[in-house]
Amino acid sequence: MLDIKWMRENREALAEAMRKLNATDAPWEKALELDERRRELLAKVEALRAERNKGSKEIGRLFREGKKEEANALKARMTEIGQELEALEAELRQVEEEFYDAMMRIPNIPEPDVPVAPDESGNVVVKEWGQLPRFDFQPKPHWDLGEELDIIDLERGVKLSGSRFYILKGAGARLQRALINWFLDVHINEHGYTEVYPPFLVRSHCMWGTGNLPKFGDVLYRDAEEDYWLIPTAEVPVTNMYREEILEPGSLPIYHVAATPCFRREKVSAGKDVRGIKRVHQFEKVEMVKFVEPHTGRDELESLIRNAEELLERLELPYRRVAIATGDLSFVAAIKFDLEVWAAGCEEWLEVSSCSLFRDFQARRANIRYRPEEGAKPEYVYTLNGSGLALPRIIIAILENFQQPDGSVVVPPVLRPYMGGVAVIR
RNA sequence: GGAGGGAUGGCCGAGUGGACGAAGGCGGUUGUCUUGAAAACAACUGUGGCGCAAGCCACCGGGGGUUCGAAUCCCUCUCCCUCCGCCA
Repeated sequence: MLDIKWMRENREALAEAMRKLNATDAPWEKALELDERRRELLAKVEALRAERNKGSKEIGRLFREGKKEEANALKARMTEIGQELEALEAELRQVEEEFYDAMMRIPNIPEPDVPVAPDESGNVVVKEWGQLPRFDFQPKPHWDLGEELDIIDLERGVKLSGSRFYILKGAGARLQRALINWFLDVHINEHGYTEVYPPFLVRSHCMWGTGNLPKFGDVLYRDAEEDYWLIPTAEVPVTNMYREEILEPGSLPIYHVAATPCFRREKVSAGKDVRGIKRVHQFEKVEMVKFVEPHTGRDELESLIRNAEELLERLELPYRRVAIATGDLSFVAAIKFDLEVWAAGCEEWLEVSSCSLFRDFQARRANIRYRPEEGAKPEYVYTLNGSGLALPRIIIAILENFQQPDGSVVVPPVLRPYMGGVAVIR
């Protein structure tokens, strides 16, 4: 959510930002109109309430003094004010509801250095690392490798749960577990993160807090009877950990990391990305979430990205860092960089991390504040997050990049201690 | 799932429909005293909204209602506790 005061005072900048985002449906003009109407009504309502409060006190005093007649006369007048108030309050409630709803549908303002373009065609590769693997044989896609090695069972996954579900088996399941443990250990031991194990089902207010609702409810799974939503990423529960809180001076920055399953409806056109395990309804992801002081936001973003890149480098997986253009920015992000890893079998760059700075956009929605120093006024924190990293796409990259002519796959050296010393999956 | 009891400021805890934004205590900050500290004493000590300001308004778990007026009465939701049942 944006700061309505800022919106009032920077109408031009706001309009410009919405143009850059190509956010033609963002109801920012409506929000400003409603805000004006809201304040008008609020002034009237509060004046009436003040009058009524005064009158009610007076009635109490008159009764105590036994001036019953005067009290009753005043009571009659207060009844009138009450009726007037009731009408105005109803109108105010209505306007506030519409105002709030509009505010929740206005996307974040992009940082000044985000590439301006109407869609993803404007995304810019800002960094490339590593050599793409070369083979003197025809490299296979992971769905073939996985089946031949008997470590990915697509057919039975579909039998259980339908399209876009899969089963990892044997060394495949263990490889995933090794990756998760190694990711977590690096972030905990070397990058200063504290591990958390959050709920995978959350109340809708959490989804509003991180900005998944109201606009993206159609990609979420939810309980049919109760207000429980399956998390599409650990960002949701972990960011909302501190909702409605004022963090004590000295508690920032907070770094959390969590490994959780992620559930997404992925309502993409049937037939797109159906083969293999690239786009699925359930996957594991290690997510880093930061709560920081505003002036450190950009530095914290860079170090967050590095925390993810380092994993790819140590896995020896070639990747590129992509600056996301304004038109492709997610609703809540002020700036976002994706990390894409090369998969030699399907010859594709796979998104395995998405690192974003939200400034105070999520903090306003979830009401997460901190006190800069003892006795100071609370301020909104800045939140950031990024995958470090997403599975099973890393498995795809490992299988496809480290495959050998005989169909076996070399395990990246850093993972071997987590694989019981296994160096080759065959 | 069944039965009952709760939710009040940073914490503990009082609160009869009218002087309650809320007693009292603890904690915290500042001041007086002191060479310094402690003690004692005093003042201050929540969040947000509107407004240039004075100030006004809202908030006693959330929402709704009754009333001239609600922390207090009614309805409803959420959460917590105790006991029973079930369970990894």
